[in-house]
Amino acid sequence: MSRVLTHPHMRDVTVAAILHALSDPVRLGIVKELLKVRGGMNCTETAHRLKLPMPKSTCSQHYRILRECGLIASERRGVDLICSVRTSELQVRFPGLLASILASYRKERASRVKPRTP
Amino acid sequence: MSRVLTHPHMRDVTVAAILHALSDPVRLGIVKELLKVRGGMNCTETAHRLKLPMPKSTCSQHYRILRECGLIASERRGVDLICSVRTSELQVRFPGLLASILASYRKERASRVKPRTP
DNA sequence: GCCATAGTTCAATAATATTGAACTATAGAA
DNA sequence: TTCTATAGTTCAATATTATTGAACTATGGC
Repeated sequence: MSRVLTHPHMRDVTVAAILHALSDPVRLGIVKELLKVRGGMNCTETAHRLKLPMPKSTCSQHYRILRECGLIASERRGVDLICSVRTSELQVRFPGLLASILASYRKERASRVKPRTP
Repeated sequence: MSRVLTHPHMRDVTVAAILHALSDPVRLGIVKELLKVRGGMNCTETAHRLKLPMPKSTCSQHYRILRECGLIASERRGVDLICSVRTSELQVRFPGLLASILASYRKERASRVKPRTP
């Protein structure tokens, strides 16, 4: 029998857990990757795209943390678990938070990646 | 001889370190308390106001983390170390990030603290 | 000099995170 | 229905990170 995939209700989602989740580069990468596609993506696909240099157990734990903190939802489709960011729900619970964090990460990256001297 | 109190240059400040720092309730409390006063506050005063239930060594480590991630600056005035949030510098480096995080924490708190039934 | 206050450092311990191995879940083929 | 393959989870061992008491440094006043 299939266990039900549970996700926290948005009223139980905390800022601390979200910040903690997104302070890890791997989890940030996963969230950014999930946001790129419409309709979600399975874990293996995400891991493959990001070339995550870690075993699937670690990867699974990162997904668990993202799920438990309320950032992503996982839905089973056949053999796959399709994950997606709970964007609109998060926007209601904490308006602008995710966008602001992602914007700051983009700004940081832009300041880090300098054009090479020719 | 006095060691120089060093703080990271803003160009070296990372989003990950800031999120990690602010995902801890004690450090969040410190930052919020520091923002309440103009001109900064020393560590003991902050700890006293927050009634931090921890030894000063732990408190000192939290301040170190806040300093090293670029969130606060410490300046010696006599026997005290006066701490303050690097608000304007942070606003230049990551516009809106701190404000957005604090706003979300406020919203979370508002949703948690319900009026009692009479 | 001595004493008091403010904070840091360090090494031991406590708590979290990572991982390999064994497991469950689903689908399709034999 | 059993066998095989793919996708992911769980668990217990290990590695990393956080907390803390004790000893330390720093500054100012007596």
